[in-house]
Amino acid sequence: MMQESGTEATSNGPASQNGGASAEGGSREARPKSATPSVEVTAADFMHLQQHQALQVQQQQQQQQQQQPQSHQMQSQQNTGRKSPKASDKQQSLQVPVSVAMMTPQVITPQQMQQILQQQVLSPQQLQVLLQQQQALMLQQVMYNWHSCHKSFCQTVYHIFQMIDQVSAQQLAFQQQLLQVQQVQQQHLLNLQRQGLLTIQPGQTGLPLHSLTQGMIPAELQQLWKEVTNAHVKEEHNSSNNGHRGLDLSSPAPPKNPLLNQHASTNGQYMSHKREGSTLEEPSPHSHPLYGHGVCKWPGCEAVFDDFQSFLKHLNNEHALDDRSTAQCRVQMQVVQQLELQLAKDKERLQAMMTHLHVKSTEPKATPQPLNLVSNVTLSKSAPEASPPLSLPQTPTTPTAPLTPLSQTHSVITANSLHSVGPMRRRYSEKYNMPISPDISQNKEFYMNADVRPPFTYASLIRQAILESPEKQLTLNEIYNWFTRMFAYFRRNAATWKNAVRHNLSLHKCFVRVENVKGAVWTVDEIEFQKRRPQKISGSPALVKNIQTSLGYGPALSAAFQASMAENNIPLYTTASIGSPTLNSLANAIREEMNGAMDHGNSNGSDSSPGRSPLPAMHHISVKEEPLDPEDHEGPLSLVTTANHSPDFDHHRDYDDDQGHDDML
DNA sequence: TCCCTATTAAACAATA
DNA sequence: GTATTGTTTAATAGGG
Repeated sequence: MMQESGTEATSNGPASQNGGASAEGGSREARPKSATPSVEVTAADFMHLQQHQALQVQQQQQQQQQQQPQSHQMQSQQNTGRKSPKASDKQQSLQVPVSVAMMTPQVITPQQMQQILQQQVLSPQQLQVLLQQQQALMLQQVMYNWHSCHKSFCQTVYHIFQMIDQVSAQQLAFQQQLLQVQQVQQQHLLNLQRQGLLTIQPGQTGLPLHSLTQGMIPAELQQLWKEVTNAHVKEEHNSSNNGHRGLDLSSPAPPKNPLLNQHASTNGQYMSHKREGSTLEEPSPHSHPLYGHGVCKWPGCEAVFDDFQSFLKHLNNEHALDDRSTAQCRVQMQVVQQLELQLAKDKERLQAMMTHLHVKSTEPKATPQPLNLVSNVTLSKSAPEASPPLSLPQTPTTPTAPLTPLSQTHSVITANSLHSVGPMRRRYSEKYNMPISPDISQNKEFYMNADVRPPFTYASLIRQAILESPEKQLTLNEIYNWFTRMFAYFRRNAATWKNAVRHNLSLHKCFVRVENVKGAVWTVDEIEFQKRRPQKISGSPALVKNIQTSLGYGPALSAAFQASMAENNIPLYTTASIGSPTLNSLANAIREEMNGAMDHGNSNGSDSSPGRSPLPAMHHISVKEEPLDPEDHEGPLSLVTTANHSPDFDHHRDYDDDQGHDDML
């Protein structure tokens, strides 16, 4: 991962960069292993062409005489840079051809360049051809370098994508990984950039760019490169002078690069920077985004300082406004842009996943299911008469709209709900008296495919399974099958949860074992189930009221209650309940829906007085939270539904029974 | 802190 | 004898 040798070559000049052309038979000394081979090819190729064609450029010789080396580090770069047809334009307007010096590779030594220039045989056209050939070769090498670096980067990114696909809730971890990738990519790009500084001639900026654009945005990168080469070049540079597209200096810097422009305007006054980017904040007198823990955070620097002033001095000296710093800055900008783009894409991806899960779960049942529930006898037969919320079809006009106000409150899978993996001592369906049917219905597909533990108690799930069955009774094995069919979570650790199911069946009185000819089946005693429901929500009236509202039953229960019933339950009465043997279970389900709300309404002393209750049959439930002695329950109050269940057993009978039950309180 | 409930594990018995 | 089903007890933990 470390590619530091390339950076070291920056200060070593052409000697270190030109070497190593073993493959091409070049005479340069060996370069570091990690150094780009493009230097070797370029130097050798150039020298080869020199020997055969006696390359001469009279114009460039004149330019060479005018240019003055800015530093030892830049000297050779400038020499080679003059080989670019555009160099003449640069040197006329600037003492320091920044872009040329920045990107000029140490292909040949000054002495070699001198020889080339002295020969002056070739015409500018020939030189142009020669340069193009060299560009092609260098392009290959740069592409090779980029491929090697890009491959590593892509592997890392691919790994992150896998993580995202697995669990969208791990977005935080993904972001952490992304930061790591950012570092890796930054190193890669920085190294490439540095290599480009040493190996790419200014006239070749166009071609190497294309090699760098793999995995990037070509237009932006092209513009980036032009801006890098243009960092310190005044706007008076005219593209008509050089005629080279890669160094078209006529185009002003795009406004989306404020940092660079700020660099040009402030000329290295970092402390006065007012970074317009959101990622960079204005440094305080004793804090600097590039200074942390006594270390300079400039990419690739990591110089240690005892005090802030020393850092500032270092910053202004070592990272002043020059081509190198500009190039690094531009690369950093590109890195950030790429990461932001990638992050945006992944965020969109995550959102689409979440949306998809929600939409899918709320689609009508006609939607194809991963698990062929159509063939499932239980669901298909119980569709019109099973537990109401689960069987209610969605209105075609609002396929994604939550089924009921109740379902709006808790049925949508969210990122938080993804955290419900693992043991949950308190299921929210129990805690808040929420019915599980809407949740299971709306998130059925999610539960069926995601290995997420449903936030319901075993008792609730068992009851749901039984109520979904057409006979409202299931054998133990059928309950098992329902668990595994409906929840991916229960497709593993069978011994554990099956034991828990058996335990719950035996433990809770609400589950009644009924012997029949085929063996034993389990049914639900709804009264017992309601009795065992948890305690009311306590706390501030505001909280309770809020929960009521969220449940869809506002304080004005009379209206909201009726509306809710009209929206949700009346169709059930009209389609399946009349004369249905499962009518009592329907009433049970409705009562379950209403129970919590009514309890809440009474608990906080709201205006839901018994007399105002729009459904007296439900009212008794609201006071069933009082401790009851099951033994005092006269008669078989169990709302067990069997095939022989009387059609006359409707919710009125439930009410009568429960009313008597209330009277005992 | 106490109590209730849920979960998990385990032992045991009855039955197919 | 084995697997399944059903019952019971105990430990643990969350939450009121």
